[in-house]
Amino acid sequence: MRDPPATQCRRPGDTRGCPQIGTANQEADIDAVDEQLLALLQANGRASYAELARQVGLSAPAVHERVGKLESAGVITGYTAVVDPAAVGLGVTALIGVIDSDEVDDVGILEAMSALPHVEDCWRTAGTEGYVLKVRVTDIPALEDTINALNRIRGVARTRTTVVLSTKWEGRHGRAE
Amino acid sequence: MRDPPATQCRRPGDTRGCPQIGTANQEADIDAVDEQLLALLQANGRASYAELARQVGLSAPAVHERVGKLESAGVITGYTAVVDPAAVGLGVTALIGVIDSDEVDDVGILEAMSALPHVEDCWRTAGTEGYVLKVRVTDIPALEDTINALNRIRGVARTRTTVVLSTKWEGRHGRAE
DNA sequence: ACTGAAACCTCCGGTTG
DNA sequence: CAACCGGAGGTTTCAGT
Repeated sequence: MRDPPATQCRRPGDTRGCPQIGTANQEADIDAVDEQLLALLQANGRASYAELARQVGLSAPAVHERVGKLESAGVITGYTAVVDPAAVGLGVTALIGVIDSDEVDDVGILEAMSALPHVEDCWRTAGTEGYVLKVRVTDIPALEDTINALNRIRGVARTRTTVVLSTKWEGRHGRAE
Repeated sequence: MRDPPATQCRRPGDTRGCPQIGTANQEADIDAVDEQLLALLQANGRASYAELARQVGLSAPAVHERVGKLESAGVITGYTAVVDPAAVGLGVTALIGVIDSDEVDDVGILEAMSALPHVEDCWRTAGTEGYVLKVRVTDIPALEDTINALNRIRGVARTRTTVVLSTKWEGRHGRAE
């Protein structure tokens, strides 16, 4: 069968194992049909090529080829199931700003943060906080553990945690509901 | 005398005996195979049922049924293609804290924020900032437009914007390699 | 949860505009 | 070069056991 596009990274120079990073590609030529396909696949990542073909008015092979090109161009970096965090026992979400001290290498901090399994997102930011993380944990004690672990990282001066009371929406693409 | 296949009972000896009040799915019973399926589908949302069946050691119809139940139980809420934002012209990411003034209804603020198409995530937060948003826009002028639009919302007292310099990772699920 | 079968889809080659 | 066509092989999705 065909190789699954999401499981392996093809770009050199990325951090290990992370399927999606918006690093390199600035430009790709995407016409109206491609945009339509992207919107359809963002709304339903398991839509069959035949179904997509019906919606955009092309044949299934044509759609298959276009999607394949979007994948190999790095526009589509993978496909994922969206899982309700609460349903799998991750009831607490928090945003944590990490203030890094001046003279320590970023790579070490990044590797240490990456080793924490509950850090879902990691952004390098301008401003007082060098990094902002989104973490999801089972409960408040687990959040405390994560905060403690972050503060033990060499090069982390301080953290500032904002607990998420409720998620209004997440991962919305374009359309205003 | 076959056991009914449709309904799954919750664990009988559960320590917290309180059944939840009808709103959201707190917990579903998820066995080891289900967790495996969730991990596989988060890694590759387009994996075929046959492929999943091979990986978990079941038949394809069995996997199909299990995934269907995870979907209707609300554990899997959807599938989506992961698109590189830069490749579709969204080169600027920012986190915006929204400080709401005291005496205005939340619903109005939420609706107004929801109307802004570039607000991908919206979290209600504890702390000085009532909401934190993640926005993705084409460029800095577009970010300015979004900030201005947020500040025009009735009930928004102030905003605090943190520009994302680079995304280290996003949407990671569980595994820290 | 497995087997078997029919409908469907994927995906290859070749062909056209 | 992008898109269609045909068909072989794999997949989904029903039954029933």
